[in-house]
Amino acid sequence: MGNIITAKSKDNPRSKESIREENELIILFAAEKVFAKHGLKGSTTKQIADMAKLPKSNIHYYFHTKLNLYRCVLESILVDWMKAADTFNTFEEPREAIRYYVGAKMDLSRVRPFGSKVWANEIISGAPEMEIVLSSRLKKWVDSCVSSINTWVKLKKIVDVGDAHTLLYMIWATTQHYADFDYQVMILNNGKRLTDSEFEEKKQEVIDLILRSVGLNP
Amino acid sequence: MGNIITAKSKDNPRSKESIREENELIILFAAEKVFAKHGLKGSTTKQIADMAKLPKSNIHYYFHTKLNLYRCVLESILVDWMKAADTFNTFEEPREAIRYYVGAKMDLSRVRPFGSKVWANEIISGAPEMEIVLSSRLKKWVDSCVSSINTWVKLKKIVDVGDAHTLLYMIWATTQHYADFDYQVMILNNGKRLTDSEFEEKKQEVIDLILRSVGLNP
DNA sequence: ATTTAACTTGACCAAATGGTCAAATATTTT
DNA sequence: AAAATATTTGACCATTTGGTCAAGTTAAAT
Repeated sequence: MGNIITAKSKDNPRSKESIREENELIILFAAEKVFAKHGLKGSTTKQIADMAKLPKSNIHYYFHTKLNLYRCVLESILVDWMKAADTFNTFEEPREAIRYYVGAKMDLSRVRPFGSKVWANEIISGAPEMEIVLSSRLKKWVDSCVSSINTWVKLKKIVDVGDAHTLLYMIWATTQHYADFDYQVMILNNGKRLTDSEFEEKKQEVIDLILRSVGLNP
Repeated sequence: MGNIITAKSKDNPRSKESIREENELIILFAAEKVFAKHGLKGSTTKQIADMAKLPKSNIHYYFHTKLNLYRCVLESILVDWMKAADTFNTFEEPREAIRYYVGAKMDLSRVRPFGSKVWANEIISGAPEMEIVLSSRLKKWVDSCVSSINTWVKLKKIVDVGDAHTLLYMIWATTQHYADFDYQVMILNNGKRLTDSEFEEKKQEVIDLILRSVGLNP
């Protein structure tokens, strides 16, 4: 019977670099899950350590403080979020831009619900750690997005929606609802989590609702 | 110079009943604010006590435990929430039902944002305290609501939206966004909180978007 | 007027928590 | 091989926290 520890530590020693890389990822993922459920103040480093199956000291070795780990989690989510945001400006026509952006946001809610929840918690509690990101990077993206929408209105490609922010908020809120409130969605789906194919249906329904809301025929 | 304490405790003694009533309300309101910002685990009874301007022991005297106080806050929010829900079934025609329900939800987000945040936190963290309420009272209301929508679809009063839940979620998510994410809304409104008249504009825009999304001309 | 019941509050406590540290182990460099 | 560097981990600690308690104050009942 071979010894697992030997196999890991002698026969196949991991490089220091890969150890750090791998452990940081394990901890980030565990932290995302715990922070999603309990928020920054409600989460304990012990919980995160247990989730990551590492001793608590190890968490502090890699990320120093809980707050720093929390910030790293938020940053890592922002990367994915910004990727989805880019899809909005990839298309000229509102029908395609909206279709792909809403689809991308729905996919993110499905694939990375914990990340969405951490962000939601952060914003709900007044964005104490992300204020700068919101008022700089996000603000800039939103401004460009708003001007796209206004152009579509001027060109009569969509109906006049008033303040373009309102449309944007509806898109964010509706798509993120499937991540942030997944528990409620499950309960109202007779206690069963949405299957992949059910989710694809809902995604299409959301896209159609939003297209119609700006006067486009899906 | 009159003595304030005397004025309160001698000249105008409050009855025991009114003392309890008043203090419970003060504490509930303070707790709602604190829980909204920090969640159940992240909030401390000291914070709530300070917010209520009462000694910590007093909080425990009236509500025994933090968890019990939290449950009371959730219950008190549910009352308002259910009142708004009733408006949906007050109207026969989809245009009026949607208009008034969405309006009522927007008003609630404006008037009681902390309550909405506490609920959001509760659902995000898996509804550990409200699971029964969700799967009984809320489920029942949603079922009746879904069948109303399905009837409208059958009578060709609105377009076929697929699963009626999707429409409902869009309404909830969009209206509650203005409470739960008010901080983000403020930052993207150039750092200024929406004025009352601005908010009325947004409310109308949301109503119009949702009416169009089901094929109704606002 | 006096007893009883309700409210108030500072002092206190056991448990939990974020974080430190030093000793042990593993890998890399020279 | 040995020195230097990086990782692992249990023991430990100061602080915070939910909750208790008993002594005091105020209102209600007799």
